[in-house]
Amino acid sequence: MKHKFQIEYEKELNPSQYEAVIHTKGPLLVIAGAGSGKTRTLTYRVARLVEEGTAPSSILLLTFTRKASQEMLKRATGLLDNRCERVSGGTFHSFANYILRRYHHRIGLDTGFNILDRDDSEALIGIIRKEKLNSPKQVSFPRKQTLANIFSKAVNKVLTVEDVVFDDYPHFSEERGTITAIHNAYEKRKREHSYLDYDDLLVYLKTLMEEHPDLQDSLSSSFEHIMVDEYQDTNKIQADIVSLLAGRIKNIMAVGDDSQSIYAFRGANFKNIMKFPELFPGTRIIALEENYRSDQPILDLTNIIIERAPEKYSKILFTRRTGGTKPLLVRASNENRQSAFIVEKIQDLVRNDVSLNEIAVLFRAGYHSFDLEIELTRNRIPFKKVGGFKFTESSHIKDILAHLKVLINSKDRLSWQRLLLLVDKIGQQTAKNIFEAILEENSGYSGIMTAKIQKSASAHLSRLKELFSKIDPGIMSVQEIGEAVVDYYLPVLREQFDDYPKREKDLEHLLSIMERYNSLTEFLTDMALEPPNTSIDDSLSDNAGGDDRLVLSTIHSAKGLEWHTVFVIWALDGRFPSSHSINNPEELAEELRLMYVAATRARRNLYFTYPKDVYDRSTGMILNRPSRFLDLIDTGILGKYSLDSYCYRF
DNA sequence: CCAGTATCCCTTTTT
DNA sequence: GGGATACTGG
Repeated sequence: MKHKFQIEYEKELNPSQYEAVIHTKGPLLVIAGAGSGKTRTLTYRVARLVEEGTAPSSILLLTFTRKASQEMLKRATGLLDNRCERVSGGTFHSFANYILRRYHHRIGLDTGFNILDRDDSEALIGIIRKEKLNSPKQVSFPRKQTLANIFSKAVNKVLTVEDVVFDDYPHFSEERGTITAIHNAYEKRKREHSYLDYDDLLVYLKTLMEEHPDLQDSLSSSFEHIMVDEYQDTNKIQADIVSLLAGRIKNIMAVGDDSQSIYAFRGANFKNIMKFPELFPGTRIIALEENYRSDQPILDLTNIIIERAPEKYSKILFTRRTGGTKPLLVRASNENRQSAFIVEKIQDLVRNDVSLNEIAVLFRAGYHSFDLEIELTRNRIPFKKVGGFKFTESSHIKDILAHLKVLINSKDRLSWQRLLLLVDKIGQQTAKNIFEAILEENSGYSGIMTAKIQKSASAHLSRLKELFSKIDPGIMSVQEIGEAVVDYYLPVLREQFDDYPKREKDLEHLLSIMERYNSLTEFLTDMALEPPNTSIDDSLSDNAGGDDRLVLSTIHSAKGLEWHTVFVIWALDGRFPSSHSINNPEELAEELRLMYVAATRARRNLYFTYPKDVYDRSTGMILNRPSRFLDLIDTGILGKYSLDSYCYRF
């Protein structure tokens, strides 16, 4: 009965954390305020379960990014021992992928299904859109991105396409018939080609369990304990999956903070977390409110920010730490002045021995940092940018990936099309003909060598044929295949892009990533599910500055992280919140939570900056007020400062 | 049927 | 101010 534990849990955790860690039977909801040691709690709980004798692989840890779960398991391993490495962990999407690859036959899926990333599914939707719009001159029909948004929202909120059109795109309601038709065709086409988009991964997993109770049973009993991190950012389907997985035993723990829910745009619903106790009767609820991250002046401000949220579990964060600096709201006369201010402050901090990687600049949207990036480069401050455009979204990387994808799935029309269009004198029609010839040949990707292709096109294909005859996935390593493709592609790259030197660096970067993989399928899956999160600039400055680099990040990508000093730029009303959301109370509330997330990243210093007199083309207004989330806050809590009264030299 | 040019649209965030 | 789409000339 008496259990001797290696770790002194009670001593190393605060009472609430401890309670959460030792509650290992039945449903548990932990409401974890920002900086309250959420990760610590999860980590210790993993260790505790393992110490209690739970088989590591029967613990399932679902997190928002795979990096987060790896990090936690690494820490748990450090805490206890390497049994913790064998804990099952990942994102909902990667977990779904794993299960579906194993049980694909149960729902009539091909083994080698391709995962469509956002761009891929938009491309497919684009093709269908073109087919369905018989009169191409039709005015004001949603473009493919918009269609993709509509479809995804419908799936994630479990609504019909028509509902979403009525709710969110009333100006397109006339077209709802065609939109639905495109959606049906899209669903059908995905089936035919063995494509799964992000949403499908979740939907198929859910259906798999619903329609096969035996399988649900064996899955739920193979996971004795389930822990879900960032529960506030799960959507309906994910919540359903969780409850299907929980099975009868319901050893399920959800951790989250309703105040930090920032993914409604992809169907997340922060009310999920409030409904958790209804879904699992008998849920023990524990709140973590002691903050170990920030100084009190920062918490005073963040408490005020979140107080303005219309709906929330109320909780007030506090710290035992004393002293600290008051957050500051800084007005600049223009964007460049804002950038110059950041640069100057950073140089100050560095002189005071704050290392660069302890400083972050956060913003609402990826492009908000463009001017700052130029200014940082001029001043030779190394930085890495997280969020915004992704490495795998740049067209040259997508080109390479297309060549690799057809090796796995020679029926991948989208990829064939992409790579064929790169060949001189081959356009839409020829590409289509060639693809169909390859299909007809039915000999995999090598069909391109043998298929009957018109003479005129054939001549230009010689280099491509040479490439595909050289590649043998049976013998060559992932990286060797990659090198062959890059070799082939370099002349195309130089022809297509003026900035090819930059892009060549990216290709090198891609090859170095490939080095880590033994299986091409695995590599391609990861590129779709867990693409490198850093943008193109990163690979450029990879060698310069080493690890000590300033962090530029979207607020979304900054979730869960913390820095000594945090700058939030573009805290300008109309930009943050964006003028788009100010008429929609729900969206506005989400923007507020986003501001809260940004502000709670800071440990010691917190600055907000905004340029004034910015023209907003969507409303035609001149923006010059600070964000409404920061405006009218007592200067005793948030200091105000204007750069205009000072003369800056450059 | 390709490729270069005109035009229109929409401006977030991510698995 | 940029990217995607539609149009048109060759």
